[in-house]
Amino acid sequence: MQTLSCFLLTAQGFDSRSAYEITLWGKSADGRSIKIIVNDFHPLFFVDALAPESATSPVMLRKGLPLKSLDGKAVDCLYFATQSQMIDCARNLRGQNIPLFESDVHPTNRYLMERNVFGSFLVTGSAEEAPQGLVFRNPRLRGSNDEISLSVLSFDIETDADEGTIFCVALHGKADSVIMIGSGTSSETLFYVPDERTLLTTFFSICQKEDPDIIIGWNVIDFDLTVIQKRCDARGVLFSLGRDGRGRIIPADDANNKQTIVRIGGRVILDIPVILRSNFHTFDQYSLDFVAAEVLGEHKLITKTGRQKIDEIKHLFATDKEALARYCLEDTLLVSRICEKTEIITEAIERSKRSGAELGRGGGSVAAFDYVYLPRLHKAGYVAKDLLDIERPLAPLSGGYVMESRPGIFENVLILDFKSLYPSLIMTFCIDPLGFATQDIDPQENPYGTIFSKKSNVLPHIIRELMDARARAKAENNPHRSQAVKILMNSFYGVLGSNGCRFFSYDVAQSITQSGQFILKKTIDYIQKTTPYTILYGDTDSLFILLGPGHSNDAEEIAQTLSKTINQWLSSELLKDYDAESALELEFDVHFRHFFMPTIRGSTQGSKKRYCGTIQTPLGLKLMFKGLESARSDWTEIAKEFQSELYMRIFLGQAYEAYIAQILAGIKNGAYDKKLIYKKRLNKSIAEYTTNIPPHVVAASLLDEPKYHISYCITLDGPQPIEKLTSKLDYDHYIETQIKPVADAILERIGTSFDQIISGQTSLEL
DNA sequence: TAGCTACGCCAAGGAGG
DNA sequence: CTCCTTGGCGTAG
Repeated sequence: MQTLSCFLLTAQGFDSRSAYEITLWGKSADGRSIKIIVNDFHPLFFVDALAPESATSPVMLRKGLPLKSLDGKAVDCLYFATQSQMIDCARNLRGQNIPLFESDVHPTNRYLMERNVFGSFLVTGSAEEAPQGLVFRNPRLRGSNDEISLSVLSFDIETDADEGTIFCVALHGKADSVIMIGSGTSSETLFYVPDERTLLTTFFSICQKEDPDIIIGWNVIDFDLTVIQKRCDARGVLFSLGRDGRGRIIPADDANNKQTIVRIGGRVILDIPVILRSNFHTFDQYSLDFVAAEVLGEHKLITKTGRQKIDEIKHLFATDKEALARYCLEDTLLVSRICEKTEIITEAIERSKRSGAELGRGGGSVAAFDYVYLPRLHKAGYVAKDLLDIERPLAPLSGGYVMESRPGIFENVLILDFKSLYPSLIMTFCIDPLGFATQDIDPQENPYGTIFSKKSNVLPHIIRELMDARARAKAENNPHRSQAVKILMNSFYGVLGSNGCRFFSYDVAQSITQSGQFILKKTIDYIQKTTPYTILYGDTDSLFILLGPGHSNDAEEIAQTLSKTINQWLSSELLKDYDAESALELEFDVHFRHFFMPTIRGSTQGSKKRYCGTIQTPLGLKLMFKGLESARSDWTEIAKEFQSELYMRIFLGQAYEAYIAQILAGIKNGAYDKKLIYKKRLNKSIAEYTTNIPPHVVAASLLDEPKYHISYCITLDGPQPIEKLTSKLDYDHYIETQIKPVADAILERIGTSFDQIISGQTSLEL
């Protein structure tokens, strides 16, 4: 076994906050120079080694050099459980005991190092799965991951926005409590304290007593914690929220840190709206009141916003402190209940375990890919190319195939789709970065024409394991684990097509999508040739099959038979043409009792990615909208309500003329004013809109404080934000742009139009 | 604190009549 | 004024 001697040359991204990456340069025993990158994107620090010659080598990956761990054992990869281990290793490798980075260690890590506790890190995988060299330090995390349970504390504050003073803090952990400034009778859960200083110290002492692993709230980082830090500074109170009795919140600034930096040792802070979003729980708005209404059907006790809300809080503080306490506690409880109902924390923990990312860190698909891929790659005896040396995309990558649709209103339409299409293509055709670099070892061709090694590959194995893990999770009734695995699997394609990933390759990414296009087109062709059914539409991995009237009862049976036949046929075709073992699985997805495919507006051509159908449920027919106005957050409530009702009436053959007239009358007489609100995001600052100024930006620019989620109305004086609505609403605008297009899309299919019906109405009235 | 492409619609704004 | 291109957003998969 070769040994590796290294010397430290440079540390990159190593600043006062954290070590993101340390680069070591060294020499292997056979005299070649070698670069080692250490990074802490994951709870485990890992080392990846690369011989620099390979940067110019035509082979993407090369045989790795054996490495030695701290205890001298030869390993394929070095894993450090702590930053201090990593630094020790660097010293060791260098052969000199120099004081290194002592003052630059992230406070969280320092705490962990000192105590050997990993309160803020979740160790990934079960003990059995743990990569070699991994040390479990936290008793709570030792053993199987199933045993992990973390205590949660939810909290919320109320302040006087003008002075900044904190009036009260509510906490919900093992017990509820509210701390208020002012006099009164303290009870078990309500504490009156004389001043803000005492309020802060009481808050910290309750937190320390509760000793939560996770602290949650709504905008808890940018609002509550930031305010608390400010008031601590103002009052000379130590911000002692961490397990080390310390902590600091550093607000975002434009120059260095775009995001607020949270340094609270030994605890994880989860901002629930952020966690919901990053785990694909989508809402039109992420205000506590809106999400609570959607998830729980409950509302905040004070639903006022802006100036009015501040005034109400100040008024309550002056006149009815207990009411303010109830309001504050209710917000805290709402957050707790949302977490319970959505089981978002369990979900986040499952994701964290799968992706290797610290709990609460969003995104990170590339890091997650490295996390699952690199150890396997090293075990196979290879090291990865340096990110700096990856190829650049030569041309735009192609995506999925989207079929021309056939517009119209239909009965009994089936959707069949390929289950996890891209992962199953990766398995079927052995698509893999390593397999591409070693394609001569038992070559496997694919429909795109590229060749991958059938024997020397990594990703297909990883996917197979994840598919098994997902099946097990489902069998064990663990939807969150199943979801976490699915998200991870589905992120692989995107990562391989991203040049932010060291495994990016144009051909590897194209192999996946082009094979997908091939399979979908081939299947469409097969169905058209061998069955009496028409295919109305298809998108990437799905097929819309028209059965027609008289099939409302046997639709699902037809779907099952059809997918079974197609799966068998595909298996034999792929074996025959590509010598590939098919992992593809077409399955029944939905049976639409009624189905509507619109045309592109102002054209007779069928639309793509926009349709509507009804599904028979035990509770009756349910409408489902995809891509259409009702599925979009930037259309008004009235347009969506109108669309649902009108489409349902037309599906069921009911009269709709009077309904249309009723809606128009309602709009004109002001009955629907509350439903005429547009909502849109601004994706950049107002000043950056230069080439044209869209209505939502006009509205946003009328506000004193910039807002990036704007609610506005169109008035006779143009767009106005709802906070500053002064002019009369432009009802004609709403009828023309929200009602008419929605109506015409479907009315044209039944040989009429919005204008025709309107003129019919007026002539009747006359 | 680096997943991807494909698609439709509205409104703004410029070109041309 | 109409016709056309483009910017911007949100969405399907």
